[in-house]
Amino acid sequence: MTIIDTRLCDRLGEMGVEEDRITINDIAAAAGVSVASVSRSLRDLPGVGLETRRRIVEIADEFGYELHPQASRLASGRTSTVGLAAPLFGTWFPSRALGGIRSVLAEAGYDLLIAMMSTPAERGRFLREARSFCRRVDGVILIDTFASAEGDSADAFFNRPVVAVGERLAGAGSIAIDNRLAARRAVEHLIDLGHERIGIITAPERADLAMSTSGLRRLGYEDALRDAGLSVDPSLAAAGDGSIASGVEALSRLLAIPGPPTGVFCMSDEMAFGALRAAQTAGVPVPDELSIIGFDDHDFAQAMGLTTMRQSVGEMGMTAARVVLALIEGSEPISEITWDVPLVARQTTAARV
Amino acid sequence: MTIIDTRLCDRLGEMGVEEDRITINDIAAAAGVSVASVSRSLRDLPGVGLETRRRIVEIADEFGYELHPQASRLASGRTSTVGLAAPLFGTWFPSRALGGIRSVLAEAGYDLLIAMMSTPAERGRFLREARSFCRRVDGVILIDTFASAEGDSADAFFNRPVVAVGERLAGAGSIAIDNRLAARRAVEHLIDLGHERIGIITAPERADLAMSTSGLRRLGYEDALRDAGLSVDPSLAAAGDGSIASGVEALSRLLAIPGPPTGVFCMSDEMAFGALRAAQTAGVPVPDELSIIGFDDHDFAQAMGLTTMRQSVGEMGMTAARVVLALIEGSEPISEITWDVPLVARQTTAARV
DNA sequence: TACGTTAACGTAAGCGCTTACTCATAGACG
DNA sequence: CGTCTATGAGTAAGCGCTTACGTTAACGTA
Repeated sequence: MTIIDTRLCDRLGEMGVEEDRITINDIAAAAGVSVASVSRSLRDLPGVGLETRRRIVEIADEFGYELHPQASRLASGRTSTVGLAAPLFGTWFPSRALGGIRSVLAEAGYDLLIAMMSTPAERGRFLREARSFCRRVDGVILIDTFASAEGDSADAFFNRPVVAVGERLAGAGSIAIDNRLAARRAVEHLIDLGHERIGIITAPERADLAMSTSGLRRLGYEDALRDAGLSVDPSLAAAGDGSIASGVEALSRLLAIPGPPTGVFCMSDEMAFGALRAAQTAGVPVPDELSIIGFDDHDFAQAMGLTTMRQSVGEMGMTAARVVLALIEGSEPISEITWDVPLVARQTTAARV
Repeated sequence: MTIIDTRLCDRLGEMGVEEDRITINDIAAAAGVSVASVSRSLRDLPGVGLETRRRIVEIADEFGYELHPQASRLASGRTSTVGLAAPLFGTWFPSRALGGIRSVLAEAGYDLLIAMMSTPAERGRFLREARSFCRRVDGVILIDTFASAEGDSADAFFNRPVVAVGERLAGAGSIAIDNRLAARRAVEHLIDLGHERIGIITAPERADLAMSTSGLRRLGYEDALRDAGLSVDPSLAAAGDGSIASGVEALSRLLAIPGPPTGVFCMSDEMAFGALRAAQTAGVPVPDELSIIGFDDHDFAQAMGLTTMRQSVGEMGMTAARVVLALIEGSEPISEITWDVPLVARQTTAARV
């Protein structure tokens, strides 16, 4: 048959070896052992003597041989792949997390399969195709999917272990921060600086305050005020949508009210960037007349001199990856890992004059 | 064994059907045809009669059956996966491109495998493991890998079709912009506004100007000046590294020279953001006394009111994905697709007073 | 010495598809 | 009408691994 001839030809042609065509059988033959031993040796499984194993590994190296991933996957039923579902990859949070996740998985020899859900349409599609997604994957990491908010649970993932970062999901592990506490610390920072009229620029909240990131941050803001004996003045709250533009607008509104705030807590750095810009436009010097504190420690925060609360997203991603891997290997489910959110004081906050 | 019992339990529990266990054989049996016909029907291959095909598809739908990807991959030798190699995913350009790529691939039923090369160490690792990467993939997309700069060629990818976005690589297709022309247009915009002392904030260049993005942009800057009869004054060039911080610093230097520029072209928006900040700090009003134009149309550019040259990275990614897919299906190699880079005039440039 | 253990290996049956090849059947054509 | 060609469909041999199970030999232990 032609095919066989071609193969033969290739083999002979390229120094006698067409690497792509080497199989576990060839290695077994070369080492004078069975394919089972090769398979076990190459995967560090027990059941092979020390000397035999050494020889097998050596020969495989020599041939530049690696197990064929597709074949392994079919035969073992494992995919050696972790799925990542997140809304928007042009966006800071998931992109950063992706970096951390990717590096841990690479280390462990796992592939990463990405599902994006930027638009509602894509989100619907994802849910529809969840089964197909899960089939390709041994475990799932969720970022900002709001899955919980819609009453989904980890059951939707067809028995694959699930870990959510930045959100909670019934039946899934979660890597999160204490949003309420972190927000409270941010506001306390302003209070410590002597501010008494402290505004807040909010991100969209869900009905159930205690379940959403922004809801919790708002509660933390109120906690801090109340503890300091300050009143919670609704006119000091301006709603944004998370974007820079909305931050511009929100701060403009706050500056326009009678008795404007001297300090503002923004639920995200991006909105804080907008606020900074609005302050500049309005001729209000920061931090001299207005202190602004953000939340995230976005890549740009340092360059912008923004005081903020640092979310170590990359590390959270790494942890999430380690946790799914552990779950895949069969370790006990974790419920929640809470990450610390330190204050990073820079140049946008100062003592009230 | 417990495991089996559990499974059995599941089966019985969930309406008698554990979907995961359905194979092509079951569908074939249910439809009263051979597995070959099912396989062909489900993949829209010829060789099945209209009526038969309809029935098969209907039954598969009913069972919620889909071909087992791992098995298909092993049997066909195709991976239905495209590889993406890029340096940094926390970063604007690749993240944006990723979005476009991902959406096109999803549409085509392809998976995406990501390789990151943020650090030199990771880059080395990638090259070392290139063979392993390529085995998992039918085609490769390269972003900002500088592969070409190091004398690599598409040969390094083991016969998989390769397309590079934003760079050129021997033997690979490429989706790019005309950096020289775009830079020239940016500077012409400043010239049209009456500026004569026009500075430039550069990104790191390679030895061979004509081969690197920044080199080409610098040439475009010089083209524009010369064409307008303006001299190229080296003291008006400040080197940055692409970061906001370096933009701050670079503009500060330019403002400090005798006869500072009234217009500045920044090779990237991020550096332009830094420049904006530096101008503000220095008390130089933009655009009244200083015009700044960037390059990229970064997500933040609009909110910051930055005039810039728009790179449609998402669309370039989509195109790259379409091109690899076409190459995978066997279409003729393309050499290069050049993307338009329109000027987006916003509020950081104005006529010289 | 006989028997039970344990560890090292080998055997071979899959895993769930794809596809080359074979076989009917049915027009088309002279 | 017989022959040729096209088309629909089926058969079965893989694809390159994994792993349950079987075998063998070595080593106690009673």
